[in-house]
Amino acid sequence: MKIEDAIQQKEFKDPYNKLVVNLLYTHSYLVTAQNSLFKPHEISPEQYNVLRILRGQNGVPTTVSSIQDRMLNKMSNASRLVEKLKTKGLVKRDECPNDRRQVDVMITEKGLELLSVLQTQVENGNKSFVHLELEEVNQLNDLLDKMRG
Amino acid sequence: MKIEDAIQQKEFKDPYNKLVVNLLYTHSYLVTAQNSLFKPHEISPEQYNVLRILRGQNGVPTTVSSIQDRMLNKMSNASRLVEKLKTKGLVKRDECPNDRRQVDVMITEKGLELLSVLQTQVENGNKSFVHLELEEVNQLNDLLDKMRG
DNA sequence: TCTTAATACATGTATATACAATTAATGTAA
DNA sequence: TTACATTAATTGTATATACATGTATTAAGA
Repeated sequence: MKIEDAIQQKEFKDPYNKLVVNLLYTHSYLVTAQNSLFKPHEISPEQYNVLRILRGQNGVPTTVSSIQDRMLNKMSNASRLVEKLKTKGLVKRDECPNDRRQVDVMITEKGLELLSVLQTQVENGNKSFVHLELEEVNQLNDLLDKMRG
Repeated sequence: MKIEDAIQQKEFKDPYNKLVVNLLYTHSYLVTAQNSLFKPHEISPEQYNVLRILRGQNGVPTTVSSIQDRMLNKMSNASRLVEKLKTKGLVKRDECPNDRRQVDVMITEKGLELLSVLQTQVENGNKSFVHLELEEVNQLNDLLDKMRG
């Protein structure tokens, strides 16, 4: 479905402005689809992202600011996400001995278990949301990278 | 900058999963850039979007659900956005005489004035955020349309 | 007509974002 | 060492999203 039909707007200033709207709309499409995967596990996409980052550490503790740097949305609030995850017992948080301003964040066994269950579903889901051939997916990835300059 | 470097993740399950992450990240890039345009006018991108939809009506009143249908994010809450815009005097809202469940929403003169000031800035801004040639922009638009299926 | 379903909108709650401000710890220079 | 700046994290406020629920009005069927 063309973006013109999806939002009932016939004309755009130019293809550049149409692209911005198209990206915003496609993002909404994706997030809505993804939410249906996360809903049953009572975890948000952002919290899932934090867990994935922590697992990537292979047991090495990470600080909050390091998590923040690696999140998809740089401005999101890693501190509060970590707090939520701790309440659920999915991560633990300790004062960092070297620098008492920092905290060491680590994923727990429970967190790892949830992650392994979720991961397969998310990966299969993501693939099914994208109605493109492999060649087109690669093209799209390249164009997005270039677009950001 | 490639998405792998941007979020410090070397590998992805497959190009499809990489694309999902790339879209989420690119969306964040865009929204952050756009916010800087809206900030000085004390209006949110969503509120701007509602004003644009109302202006497109050329003076014909619109219902809340009709606005909702045409928003970029279908699930956003048009009712509360209209309320915010009314507080600012940018729209007016009257009971619909035909069907008292509905409300007629219209953009005001003040709303039209703000919109005309903003529009040029947003259009120029959008163009400057997209570091692509015209040909590539068209390609990207087509791929996004096809991706959603 | 009476009852029930559907519609349009508003409201409530939890979560997330954007940005500013605060607090505590550390680093640096006079 | 003191004074000041920087850093890491948390907290506060306003806005938006996602989803469920509530309320009033209209439509539809027995």
